[in-house]
Amino acid sequence: MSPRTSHQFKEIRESRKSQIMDTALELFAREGYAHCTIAMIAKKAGISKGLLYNYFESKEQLLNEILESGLTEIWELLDPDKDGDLSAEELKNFIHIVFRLMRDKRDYWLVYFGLLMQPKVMEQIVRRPVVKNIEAYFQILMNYFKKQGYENPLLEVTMLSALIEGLGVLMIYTKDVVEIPDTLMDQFEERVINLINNRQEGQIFSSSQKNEK
Amino acid sequence: MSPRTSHQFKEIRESRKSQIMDTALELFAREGYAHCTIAMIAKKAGISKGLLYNYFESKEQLLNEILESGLTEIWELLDPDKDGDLSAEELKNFIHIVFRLMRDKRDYWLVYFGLLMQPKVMEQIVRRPVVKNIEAYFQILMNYFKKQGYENPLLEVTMLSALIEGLGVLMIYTKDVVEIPDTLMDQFEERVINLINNRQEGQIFSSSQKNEK
Amino acid sequence: MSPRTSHQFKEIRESRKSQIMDTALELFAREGYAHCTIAMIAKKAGISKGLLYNYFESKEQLLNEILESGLTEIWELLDPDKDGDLSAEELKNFIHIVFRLMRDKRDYWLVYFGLLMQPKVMEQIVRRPVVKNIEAYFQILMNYFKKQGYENPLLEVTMLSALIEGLGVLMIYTKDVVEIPDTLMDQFEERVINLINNRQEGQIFSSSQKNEK
Amino acid sequence: MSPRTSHQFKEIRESRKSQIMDTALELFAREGYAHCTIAMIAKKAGISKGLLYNYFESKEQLLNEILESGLTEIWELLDPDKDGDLSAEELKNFIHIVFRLMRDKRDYWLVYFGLLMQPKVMEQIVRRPVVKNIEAYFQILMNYFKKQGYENPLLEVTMLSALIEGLGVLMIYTKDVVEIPDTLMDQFEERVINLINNRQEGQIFSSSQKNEK
DNA sequence: AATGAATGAGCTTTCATTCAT
DNA sequence: TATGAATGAAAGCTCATTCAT
Repeated sequence: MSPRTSHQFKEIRESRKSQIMDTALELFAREGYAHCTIAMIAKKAGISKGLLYNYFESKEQLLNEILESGLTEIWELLDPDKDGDLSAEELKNFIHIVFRLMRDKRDYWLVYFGLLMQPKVMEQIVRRPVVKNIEAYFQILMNYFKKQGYENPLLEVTMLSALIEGLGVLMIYTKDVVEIPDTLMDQFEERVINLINNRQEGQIFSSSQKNEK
Repeated sequence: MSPRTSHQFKEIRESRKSQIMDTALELFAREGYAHCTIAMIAKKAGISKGLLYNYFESKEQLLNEILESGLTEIWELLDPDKDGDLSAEELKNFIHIVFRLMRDKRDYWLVYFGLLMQPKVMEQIVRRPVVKNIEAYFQILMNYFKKQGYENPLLEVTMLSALIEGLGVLMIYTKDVVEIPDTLMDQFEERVINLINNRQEGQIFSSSQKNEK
Repeated sequence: MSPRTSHQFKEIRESRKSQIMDTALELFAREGYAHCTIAMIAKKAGISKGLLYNYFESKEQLLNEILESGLTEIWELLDPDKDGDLSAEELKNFIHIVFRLMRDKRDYWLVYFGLLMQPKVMEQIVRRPVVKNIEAYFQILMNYFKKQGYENPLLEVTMLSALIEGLGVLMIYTKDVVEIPDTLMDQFEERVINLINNRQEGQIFSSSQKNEK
Repeated sequence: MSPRTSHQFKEIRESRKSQIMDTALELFAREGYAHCTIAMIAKKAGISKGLLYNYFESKEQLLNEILESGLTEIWELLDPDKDGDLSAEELKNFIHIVFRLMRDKRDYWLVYFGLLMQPKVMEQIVRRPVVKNIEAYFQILMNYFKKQGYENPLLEVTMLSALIEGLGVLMIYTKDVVEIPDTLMDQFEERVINLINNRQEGQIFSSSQKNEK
């Protein structure tokens, strides 16, 4: 048997890593980070505890890589022209993607938000380079609203963020109480996009009211 | 010397209990629930570890009582006529209070939201009677929007909740990054109230735009 | 109100003490000594923990007094002429009393035997004066069998003791499996007494055999 | 270096497990179950506390496994043809083994009897499958005496059990007072066997008496 | 690369005992 | 005499991490 090339080795390593990270993410989401043990993760991933430490230097490092990888992945989807400028179309697309991600990567959000709330963890996350990008995006949104002539762009960005994250939180923490139906999510998304597209129609609490008159 | 009266004992117990709960809440918020040890709480509260167990049967029980007590306290402020009916004025007042609480009881929210994200913890919280009240409130809001002629009350309630909770989350998790200024909070609140009061004006992203044309 | 006489005080003290001891014995028997807490005992006795320490200087001391008091009480019933001599009648009476005690003071035996098996506890008990009496009684029994012309009195005493204690153990530890009926106990006692009274008939395993012939 | 084979691991586990159980049994016997700490056991076994929990999920579980293993081991020795039938020879052999075990496994008995007396522990033991076997044995003995024409087999079995267990108890709890000599044990055993073999001669308190007349 | 036995620091929890009142 | 809040030493147990194989 010819020895594997170093390239093959690297590939194997990478796929093992993802496998571990996926497993861990699922467990973190289901059981909570603190409640998960290395033994649980290793067992579910079908490897030994020792091997896990071959790939990640600590439980915390494993978490960090999961968070970073998730953020990067998301970021790549959201990444606009990087010209710092956002067209209406791009913003619409951005929102659409965010909503899709919220559904598809629910596990990830669950963990991400959960940890965001743990003060000590947050401090760590904040220092990561990817988070800088998020702050950049915040600026891009600010610019968008400024260019559209909004008087108080910060307020607009805050509301948009709040709407989206608020929905995210609702989705996540009502999971055990009541499932938010997909149709409601779609309507929600539609409304948010309307709000941006068409300010006249876009009253947050009145989309269907005009019929009334 | 005669022993303390049972009244005195009760007073001691109650004040000690609150003292411990306050201390614990502060620490949970600052350090995260998982990261806090009983020793830390006891030390900060100036008592022995043993005494803590005289008042709470476990760390988890301590947490539960904190959550329950906070929810109850909040609930009392929010509680409307209980006639199941909500006037516009009451809704306005409700929102105002929610915004005030968000600022005044930030520690509480930090812990509460943080735990809401921990799956196992959430299951516990959901079963508590106080949470039933929250569900009741949800119905009251639904009724309100229905009576106002909204076509899709569930969507409206969801958006209102998302807006408020989203702001809450923003407030909390941006704490270490950037402080949301009080003026922004006020504007946010004003906007939300406008949205409800006056549907024509209440476009979420345009309150100040009409002047522009 | 006239102050109580010191005699009255002493009476009150004594009755309180017995009350605590009775309660503790019952609990020890039901829950096991190690598993019982001072708090449990005090609560069941309707007094405060502090007061218990007013009467007994430690949990261990409480146990010791219970054991000692039980042994003394039993001993008084068994106490023969003290002339070191035992008539057949006295031995018969002795056995009868032992059997009665086994039923009436089951709680006590349960605790007593249970503790006898705990090495460290045993060491303590053995040093108590009452136990010396037991050893004395052993001698008296030895003498009895010697005088009756038995070749190996030690063996006889051992067998008698084993029979009685063995029944005691059976009674106690089969409690949760199967109750030994009173009639069986009576038959057992009758047999033991026969064994001593009438050596010809007293085959341990043959009371009903004569029909066989 | 290649990792250990699963066979090697199994061997390590098994030998470690017995090592811990042996150590614990000895300590339980010497110090009493309640008085023994995990730290003591681990130290005496030359391992860390943590490792102990790698093999036994709790102190109580460790105890249970010790008891179960002892009972099983004993049971294998006692197990007759399983035809539910007991010949005189088999019964004799049974008694012989019991007496030998009493001497050889004194530590075990000490712990076993000691715990039998602790109510809460007993409940646990009783539910174990091995104990069912003991009940089965009880039935076999009953059958034996019935077939031999005894009028009250239950009484006979009770007496036999009491004799044996009573001796066991005597052996154990007189350990600190006076050692029962081996010769006495032999005589005791001989007498019990005689009692069964030869009903005419087998008077419990008179084996050597007939010469006297 | 791969294993899981082994470690040990540190956690939650218990409870006999003390003590101010 | 009587209370129960308060203590603190010590227990059982957990688990991230290391390491010999």
